[in-house]
Amino acid sequence: MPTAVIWFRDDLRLRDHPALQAAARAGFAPLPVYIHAPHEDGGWAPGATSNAWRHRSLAALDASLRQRGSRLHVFAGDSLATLQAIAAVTGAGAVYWSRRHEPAAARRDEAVRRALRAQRLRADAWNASLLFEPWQLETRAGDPFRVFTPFWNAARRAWSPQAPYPAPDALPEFDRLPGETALDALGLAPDIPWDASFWAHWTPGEAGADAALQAFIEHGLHDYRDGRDRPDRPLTSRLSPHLHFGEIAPWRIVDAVAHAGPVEERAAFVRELAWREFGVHVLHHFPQTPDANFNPRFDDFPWAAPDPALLAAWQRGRTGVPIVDAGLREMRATGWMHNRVRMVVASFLTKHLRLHWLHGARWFWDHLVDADLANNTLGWQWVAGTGVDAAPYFRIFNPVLQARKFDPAGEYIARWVPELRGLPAKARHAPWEVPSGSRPTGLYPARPIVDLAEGRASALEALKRIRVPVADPLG
DNA sequence: TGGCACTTAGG
DNA sequence: CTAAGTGCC
Repeated sequence: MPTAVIWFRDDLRLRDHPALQAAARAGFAPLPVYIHAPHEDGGWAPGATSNAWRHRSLAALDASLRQRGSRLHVFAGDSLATLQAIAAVTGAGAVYWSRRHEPAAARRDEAVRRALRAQRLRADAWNASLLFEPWQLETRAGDPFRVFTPFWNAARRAWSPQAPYPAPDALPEFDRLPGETALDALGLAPDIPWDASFWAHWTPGEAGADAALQAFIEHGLHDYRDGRDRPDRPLTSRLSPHLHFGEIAPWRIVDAVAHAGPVEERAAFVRELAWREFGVHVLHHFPQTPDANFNPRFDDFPWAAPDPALLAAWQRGRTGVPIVDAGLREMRATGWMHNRVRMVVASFLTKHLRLHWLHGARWFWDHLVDADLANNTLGWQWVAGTGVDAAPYFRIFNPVLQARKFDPAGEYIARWVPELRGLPAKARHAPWEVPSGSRPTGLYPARPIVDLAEGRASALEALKRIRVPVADPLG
């Protein structure tokens, strides 16, 4: 039986795996391979938190392969050279993989495909991560979408998610290959166990993804529309890291929720999946956006000179604004932050502190288990106002109002900012506003590092400097 | 997927 | 005085 190398990357599962399925259909014996090559990810090599998850997810994939008689063959080095060496040693006739859409990875994949085909190997890639490939939807004018709602409308018109399909029962075994290394030797897992607190919250791997999906359907979906905005309540799906690493296919998620819960609730959830698709669409069509403003008008925006003390206060959750600090501390403790709070902390960084959104994007990149170039870029540019789907006004979140609205009892704040636990619930949103007797004592900042009204005003003032002057009709 | 100033209704 | 609605950035 001829061999097909299955080149695993961000598709760490065995069900719903089109490359694996294609190999079986064509009569190939699949050889599962992982190549550690972060130097091929351009300026956005995965951060330490992402690596910690990947280590466990790869271990889960390997265990799952072993249950079926196979295992994961692990390498480190240049992807193309490694694949060529594997093909030469095994006499493989094909290399199959799942597409990636990050610009550097997509370019690398294309170079790999050409080189392999030039030596008469079959080299093919499939969609394993999306409901719609980024080139599949376009405006009536044939352009990429720049606004979410029309994108979502087009997606609904074209809606035809595929059905889930099972993993193969048994897989063939291969001998150890020259150059193979151990998963533990890749250095993905932290040397110092700073991630120890993460794993009470997460189970990386295909089984963990399935458990998260079932838990969401049981506990979160029924109240998703309003509940998803509440960081104090566990109603979000928490599927983002599983989706990022391809531990579950989006079409399997769509299938699972299709008949669960009230129709309005599941529609709201599928809409959130579509935001993820929109992020990939935008990244594919505007590949500069991880590093540059989508809207070039903001290239002249007067960002504040990065003050290391202010940036560090934001990073460590010591800004003195409770909802902001809670979010950044949640991320450091669990590798994840509630989406509503992501918007609030991002707005605070880019508007009140007026620091460039890339400072925040980089910090998220290194500290989120679901760090994803498409979603991270979309989210930061959206909040900063530099990106797609821009509002006709300059959106500045008021972190106190956001906290009162979405964490009304201050439970989320109390969970992550223990200095404020002794305060009455109402005082936790803005402790500097309450009588001094009920203010936090000890180490928590007495006041925010920037006055909220002044921060807002300075952001609006900065915006005026890049506003195109309106032509005076009277000359 | 916002906030704020201003207005009006109603306690 | 608060809640809710409106117009505007």
